[in-house]
Amino acid sequence: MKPLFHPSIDDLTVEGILHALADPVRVAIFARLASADCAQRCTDLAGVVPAGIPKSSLSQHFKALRDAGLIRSERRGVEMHNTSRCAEVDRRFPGLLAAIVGAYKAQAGKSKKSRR
Amino acid sequence: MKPLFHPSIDDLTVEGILHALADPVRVAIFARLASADCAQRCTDLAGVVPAGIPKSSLSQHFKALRDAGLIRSERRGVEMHNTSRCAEVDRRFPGLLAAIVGAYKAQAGKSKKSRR
DNA sequence: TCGGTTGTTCAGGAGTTTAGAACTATCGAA
DNA sequence: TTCGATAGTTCTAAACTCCTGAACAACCGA
Repeated sequence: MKPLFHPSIDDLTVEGILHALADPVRVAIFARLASADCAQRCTDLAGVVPAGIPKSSLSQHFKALRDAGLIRSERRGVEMHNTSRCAEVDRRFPGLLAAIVGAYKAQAGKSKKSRR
Repeated sequence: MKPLFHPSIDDLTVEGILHALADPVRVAIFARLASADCAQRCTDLAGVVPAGIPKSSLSQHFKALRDAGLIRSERRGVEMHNTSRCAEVDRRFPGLLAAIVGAYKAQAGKSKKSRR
């Protein structure tokens, strides 16, 4: 099985990050990871996305987040340990991730309020 | 010719905005528009993107920005007057646009410095 | 009315994304 | 050691999106 690729922080691009986060499933995963205080397995994170998404798709989403430099994944035996690279990315592009995650929260909050 | 469609601010989505701005050509156009103090024609804005992009593609990029709610376009005779919807979007998602445009600037600045 | 300018639409090919099926890798139990 | 279960990945074909050249529409001035 191929080793996992993680780009260096200097190779990150804003377009890559935006593209990765321009998907509700991926931000949901990333937001959870960013607020978690310990590494999360893929199956744990599958809980935060709408049910019914096949695991092959989830695997691709994780790869997309990895390639964008947003998360770091480590194989530990049969499972995967994922952590966010928030701090690193924030050093390179200060405030970007917070603004995006914040905007998604604002959007979710609004639709929740108007739903009833 | 079809009338131009502009979504209401309440219909904007973060994923739509990120997708629209996850493209160097489109942010370049948007950034210029956001910092301009008067409406810009499409051909004026064509100056800020790398030369050689066909006008059909530019037209699509403008449409993408319009559909995402980031710009407003008005036909004035034979030309088009574009303005950014920055203020409106910012009211809905405070700080988002500034963070994205800022990050692109940081990226451009860095590559310029390391280029020589 | 004609020619030039500005931008849109259409249609195709190229590229990307999705998801089911088959696969690899690891662990624990028998 | 072998087997079965678990956790993710890879493959592949269909669906979808994006890009762009060519044709088009709208307007203006001569």
